[in-house]
Amino acid sequence: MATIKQVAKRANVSVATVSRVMNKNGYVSAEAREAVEQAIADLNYAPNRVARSLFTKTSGLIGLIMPDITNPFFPQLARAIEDVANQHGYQVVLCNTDEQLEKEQGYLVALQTMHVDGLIITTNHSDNPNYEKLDLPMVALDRIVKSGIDAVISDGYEGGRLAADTLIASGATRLAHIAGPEQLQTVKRRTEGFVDVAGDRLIGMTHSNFTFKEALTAAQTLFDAHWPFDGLFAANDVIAAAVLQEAVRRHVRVPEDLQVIGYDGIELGEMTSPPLTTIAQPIYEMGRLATERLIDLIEKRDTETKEMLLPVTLTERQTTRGKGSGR
Amino acid sequence: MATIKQVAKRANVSVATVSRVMNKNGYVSAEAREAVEQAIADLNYAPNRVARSLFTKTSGLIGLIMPDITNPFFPQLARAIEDVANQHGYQVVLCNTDEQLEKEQGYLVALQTMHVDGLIITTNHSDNPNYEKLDLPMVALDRIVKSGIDAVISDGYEGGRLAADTLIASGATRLAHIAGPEQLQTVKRRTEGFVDVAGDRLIGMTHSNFTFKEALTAAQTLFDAHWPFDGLFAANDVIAAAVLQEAVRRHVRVPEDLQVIGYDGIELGEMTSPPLTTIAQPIYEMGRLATERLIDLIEKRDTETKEMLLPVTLTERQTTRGKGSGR
DNA sequence: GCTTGATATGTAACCGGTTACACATTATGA
DNA sequence: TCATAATGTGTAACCGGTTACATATCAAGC
Repeated sequence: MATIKQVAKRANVSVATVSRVMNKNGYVSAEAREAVEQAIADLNYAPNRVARSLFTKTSGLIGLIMPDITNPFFPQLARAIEDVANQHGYQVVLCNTDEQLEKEQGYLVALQTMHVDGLIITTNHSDNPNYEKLDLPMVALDRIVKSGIDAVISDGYEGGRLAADTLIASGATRLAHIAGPEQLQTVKRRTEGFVDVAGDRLIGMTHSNFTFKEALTAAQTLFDAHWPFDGLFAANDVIAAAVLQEAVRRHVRVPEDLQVIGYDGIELGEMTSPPLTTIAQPIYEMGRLATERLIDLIEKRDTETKEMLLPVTLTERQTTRGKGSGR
Repeated sequence: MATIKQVAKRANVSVATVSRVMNKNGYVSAEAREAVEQAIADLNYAPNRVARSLFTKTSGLIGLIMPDITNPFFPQLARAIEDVANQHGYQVVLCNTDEQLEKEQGYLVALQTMHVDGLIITTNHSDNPNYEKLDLPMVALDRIVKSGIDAVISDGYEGGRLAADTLIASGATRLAHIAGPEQLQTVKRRTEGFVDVAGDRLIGMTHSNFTFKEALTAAQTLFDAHWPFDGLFAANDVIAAAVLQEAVRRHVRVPEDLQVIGYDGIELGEMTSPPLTTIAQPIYEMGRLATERLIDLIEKRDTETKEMLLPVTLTERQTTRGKGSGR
């Protein structure tokens, strides 16, 4: 790797001049510029970002803190984030915390000592005090933070309502629900919206985390305790997929006997049999927005937004019967 | 953030001494060590990794180059890689190339200028000349590279054979296959193994890439052109899921009328209805191995392995009928 | 008592950039 | 014509670590 000194020597100028043409600032004569550009081309020079970092105290790195990239909701988010970051010349450092505070703490010091320029936090654990004292640009994604940290989330409450409305509109009268982990604010709202609209049509409910295995157990519990019901809303698509599988096993026909709606809009929903009707969050969009917001923060373009609540939409596939069909 | 100078001043020693206690090398008296440790604790000092990088020319960063984290095969790999990296004090930088050479090239210079210590390449595109002239420790994962680059792959050929054996053993006589993208060596081998064992029992075959949408089209094509068949091997689990969905739509019963086997062993296979029988690669293990190998390379512990071929196993779920059942 | 090696510590150069500052030189305008 | 501003370029300090080297002390060995 060539250094700036070598370039300077070859172009017969000082390192300052080379730096000036690289960064397009300061005065540089046409001849000098040309000589430098030639030398850069000849030597295939690319400035050492570590050296630059040391002086400028910026690294071009964004830390991405998520619970587990293996959870199918996160890859799309990660992809969106990485895309936007890359478009703006940033790289992203991936961190899986498993929601463990110590791991999170470890990543935080690592990221800080390597001078990441900002953080995107998709950890759902509420109120980690680590963040607030961090003094780094950051935005929370699919997560709510108490203090004044920017957040991008989807409208879970409306999503829950929409799920109930949809089920009811297509004839469901006995509703069931599998809620997500209780400590997740954003997920709780889905349940609240659903419950509010369902009213006393809600005849059964249980909880599950977001692993397929546990969701399957929850589905079984629900069927055992509350069957029959004709409309079910799951707190996310993984849980919905588990319900679908359990329904097949019990020879419950979907959507004829039971309509199912998930939440998230991940690709998994297209792959189930039948394909899953779901409340879709604009996942990629959320990642994009969060990252653009973060980069604005990093580069001090202070748009004053504080919390972005994105609308969800109904993606109607084949686990619901469509409006009016049941009336 | 405190600097080494501040620590030195507070401990009444020179920066060299502080550096010595941080790195546990050179001679340091017990008193000096204690004073320094106290100062470090007082100031909450953590060394600036950028500064250290500049001198040592190591960054503690590993570049992870993959086609698309959104493809459900990759998150588990990424997770394994990140886990192992983290255990050894490395961070990982995520890059999605979409198999585009220019994007790849862009990432490569970015990663190089930030002095990543090594690369893990899961891009399936063969023979990118960019890598060979790179002079960085690297290992290919699920990918075969011509030159002397280490590789970790699973035994696709045996996997293909195993799929055929399994299908035949449980009574299938008319076999079909959906192969993956032609340019992927590792995927091609699956087809070769399957074809070799199937012999003239193979009555129909088509191709697809790894998107669900295209897989669905391929499945339709296959059904239209070659139905009936009673055993199908798909080049990966996403394609198998598409086949399952298409089978449901055509009222083909799985596994009674048609047995299906996928390849990969991703979690998706548990979530389909019925759950998918598949040839499982040890995905996490592959990621772990590749990363450990890379770190050995980086830290100059030269274990001479060159290509690691991992065995695959049959994960029998409910899209096959089990041995002997069809006889 | 003197040599020698182990122990202990500080000074300063170095890594490869950026930029403040000094010092030209060349317009520009009154 | 001369003051002033705009333009062009180099030197050296600086970012925060690491480490070669110089120097000093002390104990062991003869």
